[in-house]
Amino acid sequence: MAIAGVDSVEGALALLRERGGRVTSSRVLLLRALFDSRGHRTAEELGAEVQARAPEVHISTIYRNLDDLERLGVVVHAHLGHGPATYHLAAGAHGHFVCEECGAMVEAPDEIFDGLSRAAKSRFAFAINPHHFAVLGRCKGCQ
Amino acid sequence: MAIAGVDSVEGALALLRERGGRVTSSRVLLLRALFDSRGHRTAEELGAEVQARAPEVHISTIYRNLDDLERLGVVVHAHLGHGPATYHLAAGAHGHFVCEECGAMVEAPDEIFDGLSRAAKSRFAFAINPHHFAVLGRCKGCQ
DNA sequence: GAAACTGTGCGACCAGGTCGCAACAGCGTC
DNA sequence: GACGCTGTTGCGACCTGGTCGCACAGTTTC
Repeated sequence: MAIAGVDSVEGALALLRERGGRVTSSRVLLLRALFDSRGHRTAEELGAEVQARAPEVHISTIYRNLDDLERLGVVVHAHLGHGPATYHLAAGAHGHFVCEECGAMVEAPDEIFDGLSRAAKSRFAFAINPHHFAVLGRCKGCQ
Repeated sequence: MAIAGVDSVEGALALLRERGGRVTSSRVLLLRALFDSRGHRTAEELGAEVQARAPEVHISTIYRNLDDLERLGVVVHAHLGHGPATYHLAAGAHGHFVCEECGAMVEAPDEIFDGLSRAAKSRFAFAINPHHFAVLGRCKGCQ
C-alpha cells in the first residue's frame, strides 16, 4: 500500500511526473477512464474505453500502465472470482463479497473485517489486507 | 458444498461408483496421492505424483478427475495467490492466510471467521464461505 | 532543436486450464 | 469368458489472461 488517496487525474499525473514518469496520451486516457466511472473494471474493459478514443493503444500498454499506477498507489486490483482481475481506484479501497452462484458483488466497508483482523493478529501475528481477494459465499437471493 | 467427510480412498471410490462413475487406475492413483499427504497441492504436482506410477496419465485427466471429485464433495480447491489453484481434501476444509511478501501460509480454523460471518449475515444477508480465496496480508516476519 | 531516456505498438510467448474426438476400459449381463 | 453399453482417457488443439523483447516513437531537459 503506497501513497493512497490520489483523487483526480491531475493528481495522478503530477505523482507520475514527480517519480520520473512521463505524461503520455494513453496514460491520460486510462486515468480518465478510471476516474470517470469509479467501478470495478477489467484491463480488457479499460482497454476498450481507451481504444474508443485512441484505437492504436495496445492492450499490453494498458497492462503496463495499470501496473505502473498500482506501484504508485493510484489503483489497486482485486480478484472477484475465477475470471480476470478488476481494477479500481486505491482511494476507495474496500473488501468484496461475491456470490458463488450468481456472481453478485457487495462492497464491504473495512470495519466489517475488524474482528477478523484482531483475531488474526492475536492468534497468528498476521496483519490482514482484506481487499485483494473477494470473500465468496451466497447472496440473499441464492441461499 | 456437497457430501463432505469422505475420509478414505475406499470411501471416495464407493461414492464414485454409487453415482454411476467408474473406478479407473488414474482415479485410484489420484486419490492415493490426495490422501497420502494431506497438504495443498496443485494439479501439476498431483499429476507428477500420479505419473511417477503411471506415466501415461495425461494432465488433462488429472484436471477432469479433480473436477469430478470436487463435484462429489471429496476435494476442494482454493486460491492461495496469483499462481495455480491448490487442491485438498474437503473433509479438512479451512481458511487460509497468505503473506503477500514471502508467500507463507497459515491454515485458519473456521471459527476465526465467526465474527465476519455474523456481520456479513446481519448487514448484507450474505452467507460467507471463507475457504475459497485466501486472505492476504503480512506474516509476523514480514511486517 | 538535439540529446537523453521513457513509453509504446507489435508479435511472440507463457501459464494454467479446457475441449473434441477416437480409442479404450469398467462393469453388468448372458 | 465374451458382449455391449457407456463412462473415461490420451492426445493435441485451443482458449484466456497476461508478460516480454525489440525497434521505434514520444516526452522532457538542456
